[in-house]
Amino acid sequence: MILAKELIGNVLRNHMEILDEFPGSEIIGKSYKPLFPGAIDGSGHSSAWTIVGADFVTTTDGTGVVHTAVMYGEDDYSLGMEVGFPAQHTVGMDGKFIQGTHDGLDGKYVKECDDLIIDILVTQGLLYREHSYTHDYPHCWRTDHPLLYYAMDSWFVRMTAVKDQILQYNSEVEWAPEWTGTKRMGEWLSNIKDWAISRERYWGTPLPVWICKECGKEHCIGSIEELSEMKSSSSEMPPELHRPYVDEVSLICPNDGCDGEMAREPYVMDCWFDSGCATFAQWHYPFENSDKFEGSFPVDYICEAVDQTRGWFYSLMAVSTTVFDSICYRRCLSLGHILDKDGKKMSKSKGNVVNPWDHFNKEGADSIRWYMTTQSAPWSPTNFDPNGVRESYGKMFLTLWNVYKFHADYAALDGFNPDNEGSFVPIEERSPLDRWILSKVASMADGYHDQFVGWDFHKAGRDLENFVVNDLSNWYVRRSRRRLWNEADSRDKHSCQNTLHEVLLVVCKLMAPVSPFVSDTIHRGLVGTSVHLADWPVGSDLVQRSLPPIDPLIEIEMGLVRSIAEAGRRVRVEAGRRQRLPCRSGWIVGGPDLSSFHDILSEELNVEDISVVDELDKFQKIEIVPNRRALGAKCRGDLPRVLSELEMADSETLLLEIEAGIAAFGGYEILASDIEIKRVEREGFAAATLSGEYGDVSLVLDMETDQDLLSKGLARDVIRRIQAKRKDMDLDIEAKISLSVWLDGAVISTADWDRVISETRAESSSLDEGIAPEDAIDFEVDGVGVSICIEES
RNA sequence: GGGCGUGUAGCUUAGUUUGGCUGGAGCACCCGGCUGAUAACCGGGAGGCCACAGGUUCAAAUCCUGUCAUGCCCA
Repeated sequence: MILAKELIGNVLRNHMEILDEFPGSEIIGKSYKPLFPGAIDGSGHSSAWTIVGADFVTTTDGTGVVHTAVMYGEDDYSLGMEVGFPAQHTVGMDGKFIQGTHDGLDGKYVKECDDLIIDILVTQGLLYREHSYTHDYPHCWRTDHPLLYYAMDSWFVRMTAVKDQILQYNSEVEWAPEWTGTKRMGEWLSNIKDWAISRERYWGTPLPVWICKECGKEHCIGSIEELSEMKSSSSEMPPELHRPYVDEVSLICPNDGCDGEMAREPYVMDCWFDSGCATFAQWHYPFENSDKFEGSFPVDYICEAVDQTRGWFYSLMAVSTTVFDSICYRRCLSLGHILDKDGKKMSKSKGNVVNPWDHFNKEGADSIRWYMTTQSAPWSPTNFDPNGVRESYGKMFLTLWNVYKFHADYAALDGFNPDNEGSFVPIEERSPLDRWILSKVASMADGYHDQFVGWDFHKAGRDLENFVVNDLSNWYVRRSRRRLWNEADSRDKHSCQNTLHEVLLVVCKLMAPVSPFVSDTIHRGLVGTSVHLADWPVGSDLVQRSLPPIDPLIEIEMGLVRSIAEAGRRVRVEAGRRQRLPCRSGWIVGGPDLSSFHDILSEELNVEDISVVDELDKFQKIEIVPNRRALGAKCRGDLPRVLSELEMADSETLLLEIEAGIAAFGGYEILASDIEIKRVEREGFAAATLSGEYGDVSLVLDMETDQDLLSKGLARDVIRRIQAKRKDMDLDIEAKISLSVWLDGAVISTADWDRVISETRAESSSLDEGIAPEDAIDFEVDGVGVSICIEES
């Protein structure tokens, strides 16, 4: 018995005596007695039944000695061809052993012969041990039936002959992501194999090759015309060029001195060959439409999922390389797959598929498209989250639709016409709020365009969504509501309507390629034409840019205003001062001039008076924090020590030392570039500091309270309660009410009471008249008991 | 078995190319606020061994090696 030394322990059951040890190479070339003599005709094959070496034999399992089956496995076949083993079948196409293989096996289906073969070997004393192995086995993807490897004659395209060219063309394609081209495709092409293009099928493009029965000449037919010229007189022209008709056509051999009959090879072609011909086959080139083909080849862009790397991406490239000696597509995007919520492949048999109609019907096709686009990078595998579609719908589409409805409803009410020159307000004459949103939409559009060019569709979409939800709806429209409530014609209202109209148009045009339906509906509503016929607003070589002017300063200023408004709410929460109770004063320290936004800030912060002051030290102190990147480069291994010394140092003193150029820690000079200065509030101040491109800006609020402020705060709470009740009663916005209010322990100023009446559309009103009825709304604010009754009048 | 991806909070993700401030968002959750403001909004909170294990470095989600899981292609 001969076996690999490393496997002795795995294979041998009993104690054995080792007679000899030698390298495997010593037995190469030795012959042996076959297990099934007669199954193969070894005559003329000197290598038959001899031992050869092969690199695919391992010592991880088995015995280190492998019996090969030349016709039933790729490794086996290549080895057999290399060393000259006889290449003969022992199994027929029906999966049964061929007559003459062995008396006990002839005619039997191979998958049912395992026990039989074992019995035969045992009977002849050729089996040492029987053992079960678990291993992968190929099965039909449709029927799940076990398959047999089977060496068959095939037609090949000699791709190995154009390896250098195809590698060159691959490198000329702009791949997204880049590694699909360089790694996945590139690595594979560098080991390119010849392409087996023939298939033994009925449906498919017939292989147009005829072979002469007399002289063996092979001829490939290139057109109907050629077929017609070469066909034998007994053959009819086929009604169309598929099986079975073409099978019946015979040709006359064109070889000199031979006029034999040629018969078609019975194969059809790999359907991936058809796919690779898409660029010219779609135009029926080269038989017609040369102009169309030449005008569109190579194509600008193709896109498929990652599994098509060896599919369509390859077949196109293989055909264009061999036929046109050219690239076929300039850019190629390879998408990641959409997986189920657990990251598993969706499969009908597993039942983890998503039915798109569930979402089409619920959230709409646009929401799904938007979700798919914005969820992740196009090449990333993505776990499908039904809730994400809902989110896209709720956030992006409902918000956008409500912005549009807000504009459209008032536009209809006011008879707004975007083309009316009388109501048009030039951009430079519009309010800062208008100029801000117009600048913002233009900046966003530029970024959106650039992200698209760089394949980052997901980032582009997220930016657009953020613009619609936060900038347009949550700030511009919220800040503009009162402007449009104004029933009288005003220049400010026209500014707002023009602005909303223009911004919505840009948004529609940008999102149209991703979500074509809602954008088209809104666009048609705004100007009466389809968004898909509109020019790209960012412009190109072909169309003009049509975006409003960008004003970087106003974007920075408004960004700061919004940050200050948010900081104000934070300050109030920390100081325990409710939002509706106004503050007498607010101070802004540092930053750019925001005077044109003081009206907005005053409302947002609920502060009577905003002023700008220079003096900061009353409210704040400085704090020095290290710039680790700069210090790390300088101090290297000493960094931890320097950091701890810096942390213990007094910030004010250290800053003076740095300014004087004498600051040092752990032997290192500390420069201004090594640190950052932050401002933090001193204890006991209701203030907040923001850091940004405008430097440090602080907001301080006056926490004092007086009778006037309490009256105003009270009025606001009363208004709020009445409005909530109106909404609760489902009253029309225009509806009038009769209002009665009772206050216990406070007075409200005449001006504030008048404000309550006008804000709540109270036609008749009473304050502290008689006793509040049982069913009144009762609540308490700043220690004051309030009762309210309202009725629709 | 080989090649190429992916792995960050309960969920979906940013950050990884080029190492450096307390790993940033949205959904869901908790507390508070605001609203004739929509499935909306604002402030705060809780929730992260950045898949795991080593290594390089003053410093690693990020660079290197290995492992695991998962997906695609090939065998």
